[in-house]
Amino acid sequence: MLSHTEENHLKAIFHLSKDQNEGVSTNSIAQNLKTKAPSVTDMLKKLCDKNLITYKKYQGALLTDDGRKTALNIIRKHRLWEVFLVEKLEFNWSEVHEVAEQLEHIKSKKLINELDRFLGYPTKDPHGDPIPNPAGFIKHTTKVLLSDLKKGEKGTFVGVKDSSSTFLKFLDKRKISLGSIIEVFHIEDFDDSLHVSIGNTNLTISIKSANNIYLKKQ
Amino acid sequence: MLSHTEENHLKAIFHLSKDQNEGVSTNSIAQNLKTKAPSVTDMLKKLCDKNLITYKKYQGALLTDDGRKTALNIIRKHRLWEVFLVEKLEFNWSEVHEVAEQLEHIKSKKLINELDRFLGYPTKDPHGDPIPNPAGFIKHTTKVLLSDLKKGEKGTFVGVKDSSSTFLKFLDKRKISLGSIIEVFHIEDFDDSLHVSIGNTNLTISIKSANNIYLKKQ
DNA sequence: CAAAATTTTTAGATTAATCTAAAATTATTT
DNA sequence: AAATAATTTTAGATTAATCTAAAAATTTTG
Repeated sequence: MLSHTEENHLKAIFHLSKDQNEGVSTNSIAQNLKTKAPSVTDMLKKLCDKNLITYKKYQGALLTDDGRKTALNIIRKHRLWEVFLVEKLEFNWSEVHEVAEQLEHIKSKKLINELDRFLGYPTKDPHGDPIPNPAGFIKHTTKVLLSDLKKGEKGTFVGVKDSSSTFLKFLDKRKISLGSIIEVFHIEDFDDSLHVSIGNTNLTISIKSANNIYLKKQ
Repeated sequence: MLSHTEENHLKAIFHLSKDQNEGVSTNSIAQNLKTKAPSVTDMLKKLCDKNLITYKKYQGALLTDDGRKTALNIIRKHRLWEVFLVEKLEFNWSEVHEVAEQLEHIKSKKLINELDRFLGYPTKDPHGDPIPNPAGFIKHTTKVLLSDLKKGEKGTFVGVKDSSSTFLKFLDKRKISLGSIIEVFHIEDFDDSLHVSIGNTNLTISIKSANNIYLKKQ
């Protein structure tokens, strides 16, 4: 049985090792978890003893198969709870994280499998991130620019490249908010502008704007 | 912000002080929480410092108004989660406790108020115990014998007086299980037997059996 | 490639929650 | 009411998670 702290370290290592090939550094974990390097070093030793990571002094940490599976199980729980909070409890996209951070540590296989069923076996959380299945299999998703989408494709709005306040106001006026699902139904030949649908409304977005909008592809 | 352990002690003191007027003894708390007396003594000092209980050496503990309110808030959370588990996640009456013990410690006012709304503001948990309101007000319920009910009254089956296996088999055959809601719709003059409904089925229960069945009254 | 900078680890403390064993207090029983 | 029993507290250790300061190792840089 793992402690909350151990689980949090595994999750941090999982997230940090996605973008790179080497071992995950002590400092990056400390930063991620808002703790200090010596605390992380202690924990890495412990997780290594439990065969959840491989770790050699000064060389960072990597998940073992066991550790990866454990991390994905925690992420599964986190994301299912996020779906619950948004879809059933009317939480706002930005409020879910803190609560899901607590709920993800509840220990009960039955609880999470029943929750999954209750929610209709969702495949993505409200941020567009994929939900691992009970065996720890996860679909890979990549962040793309809206301008990279082809006709008929869709994605979840997850961020902007240029976060100038002018652009944020532009998004606000068009009711484009984090979590919005944007589908391209036509691309104008003349100026490359995109005709997209967001919820029930259709609108046209210039190629310049589309170049600023990050999506998670389905 | 209270720790899980502190919250569990407050809850134990609340439950143990219901049946008595004096301070709650160290040993009874230890027994309730499956811990040892010295651990409880330490915690009582801490809770006293925080003005959640009154405590004098060798004289047991009693909740302050603040402590009582805190305890009732934890109980509110526990019972709402139990309703969720049984009604939405198809948990069985006997499986909910362990998970609710974990869920009750999740910290988020919004979470619990939204959960309350989502569940339709239930007033009782699956065991028939009342759910405190957000202000910490709780309806008092008492355990009565089925034979004490008058025509038209109902209650939740919570236990038996004589737990002989013959009687348990009797209950089993009639599909009377913990949490069943039993309503008396007629009492036979001749032999005092009770005509009751349980779910969709009606049946007749002798006065002798009714004398063995404990209910929580609505 | 050696000096400087950065990162990581070790050493040593601290706080919270727990325990056992022993001492202190209260309660019970002749 | 004195002796015995039971309960409660104190004293002192232990484990887990954390920190700061200092030492060690690695990386970067002139």
